[in-house]
Amino acid sequence: MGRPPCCDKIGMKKGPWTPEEDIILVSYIQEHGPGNWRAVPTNTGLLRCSKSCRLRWTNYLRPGIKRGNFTDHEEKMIIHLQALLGNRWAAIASYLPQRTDNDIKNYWNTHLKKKLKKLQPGLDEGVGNGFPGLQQQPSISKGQWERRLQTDIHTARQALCEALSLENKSSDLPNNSSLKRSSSSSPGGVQVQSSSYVWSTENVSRLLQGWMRNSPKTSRSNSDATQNSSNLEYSVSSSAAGAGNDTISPEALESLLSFETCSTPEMSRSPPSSLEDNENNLGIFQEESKPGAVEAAAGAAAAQAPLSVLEKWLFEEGGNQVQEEDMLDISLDDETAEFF
DNA sequence: AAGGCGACCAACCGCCGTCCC
DNA sequence: GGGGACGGCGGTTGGTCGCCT
Repeated sequence: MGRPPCCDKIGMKKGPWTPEEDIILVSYIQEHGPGNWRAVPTNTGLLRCSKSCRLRWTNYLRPGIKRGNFTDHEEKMIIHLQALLGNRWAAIASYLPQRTDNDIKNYWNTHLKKKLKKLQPGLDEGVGNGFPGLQQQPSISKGQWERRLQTDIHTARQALCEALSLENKSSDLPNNSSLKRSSSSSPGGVQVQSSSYVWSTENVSRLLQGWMRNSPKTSRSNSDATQNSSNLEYSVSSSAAGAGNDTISPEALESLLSFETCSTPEMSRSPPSSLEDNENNLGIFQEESKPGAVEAAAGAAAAQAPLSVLEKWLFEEGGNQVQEEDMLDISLDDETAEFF
């Protein structure tokens, strides 16, 4: 508390990351695994603070990140989860494994906020406050509040189930079984699938593309390149083509970004696998990057409720397994105590 | 053609929670 | 138990781009 910002150190570089820095960071993490960010600047020689390194990794370089356009399903998910959890972007992002919290936050602020404002001009106050309306009328009576909460819960649940049922097949939402958080991922047993290569290669390809272009527009160009690629089955060859063939071969890229040999404590910690990856087998990085995010959400979010209850409630088919009374109890017992 | 303006997004800032000594 | 170190998170900022006039 009151600790001076880590970036105040003299000589620390700020601003956009260069491709060179990206490669250094990626190489280091490949070798040592993510975590121990404090040591990253010293060990790599990067003139960046540890926070900056971590952010760069989690928001940009980490394999498995999907960039570019949000799908309708993702959009719906964000809207509903935002309604449920408020601006807890990390928690929301944990339900959209391929998106970073920063991405979601940006998308919300730039797109969805306006969209919702347009659609519901009167509700914009509630947006961003978790359960809409709760903070609009702090002085409502407990009885009123309970009924309102009940209604809100019901509405949100319905909406979420609706959204989920729309795209069940292509959903990247964790399914029921994964949400049960059965702690099935055994420590050390996490396998990095080949698709991790793909995504890793994509990331490096992206930065190499920016590098090769050697233009001040690196950031935007990278972003564009990624947007294009994000909707494709990204291939090593395409990456290589984009990066040019006189620099790093696809094999080298793969080698550079291969995390198969990573076995740091951080990575083998294997937190409960809520995000058992369903499409891209990216679980290891998601887990690494957002350990306990959902737990954090459950803890900090509205209900302070046991997550399993929340998740059941949210994602059980039909949403009937968990009694509404249970939710209400939880909410009233834990969340709302402060209101009264 | 050029200036204004809004959109977008990467990165920074500051606070908080947890861990460890 | 106290305090510092560290990681994580959410809010905000600043740079760049594209569209419009």
